Amino acid sequence: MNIGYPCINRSLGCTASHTFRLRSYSSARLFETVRANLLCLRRVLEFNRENNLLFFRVTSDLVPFASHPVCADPWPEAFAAEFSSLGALIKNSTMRISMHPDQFTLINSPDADIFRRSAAELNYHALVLDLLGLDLTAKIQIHGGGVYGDKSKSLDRFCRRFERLNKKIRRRLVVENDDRQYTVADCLQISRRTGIPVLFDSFHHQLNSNGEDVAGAMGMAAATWGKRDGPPMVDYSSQKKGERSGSHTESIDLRDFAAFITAAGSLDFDIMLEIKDKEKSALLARNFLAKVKRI
DNA sequence: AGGTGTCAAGCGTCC
DNA sequence: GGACGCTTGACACCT
Repeated sequence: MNIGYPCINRSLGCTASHTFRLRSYSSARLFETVRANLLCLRRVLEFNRENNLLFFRVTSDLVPFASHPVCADPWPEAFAAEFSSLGALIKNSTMRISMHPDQFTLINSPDADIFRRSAAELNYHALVLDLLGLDLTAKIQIHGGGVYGDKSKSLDRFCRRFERLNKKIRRRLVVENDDRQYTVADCLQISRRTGIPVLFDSFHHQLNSNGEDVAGAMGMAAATWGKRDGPPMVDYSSQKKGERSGSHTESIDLRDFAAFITAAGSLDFDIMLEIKDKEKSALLARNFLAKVKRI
């Protein structure tokens, strides 16, 4: 089992998600920003390797405006060597990578233009993973999308639109249950019809499910991951006390985490901790799992 | 230097 | 029909 955290490391004093305003776009600004982001990404990956945190989500902001029409600059060529070198670092340390486009990426929108923009955004994500030279265990996770007043029709549209995506996207795409609309059962339907794996999100399942227990839902999601996809990926978080339902906890609640690990039983998976203090909680989780001999 | 309004993108919910 | 939240985090302009 690998432990991971998303996008940002809070103890290094750099971030790989520097961006700028659209109106400040220039080739120079783009290259300067991407260069700085990749330098920071290297530091974060080195930190992860040294601390045995072998699962990491790369930020979608690595290349600002990458899928926007304004960006005609040849960043993939300009940074090919740097990407390849980062990829070697990842592979040599047996690290696993995921990416998670934000809520604007919706392949099931009835609006053809939103689909077109979403496909462009997914192309960018697949390109980053390809430039890193990673195998198909590196995944891109998205949600089911909007319901648009009819979930079954919208779920159909997801599956039809999926077929129109580039193969480089299709082979890396996984679908994750969300906290309000598409449950694990909905995602399993998508999986049956498209062949893509289901990424189980424990916190979303708590908030939005069809009543399945954690072990059952997780087991069904895990069964959708093929050999070439690698071990199932799982997102974990817990409720921030005294906040609106669905808001992520500031720091890991080890009692809740222990209960989750127990519920998961003997299943093998990689776990992403969606917790605000990032690597700090990931280190606590790593220590806990070392004690109970799961890693 | 520090404070704060705003940012490419969309959905659903609440008012 | 408009504001708001969503892992908001980070920029960019203001004082």
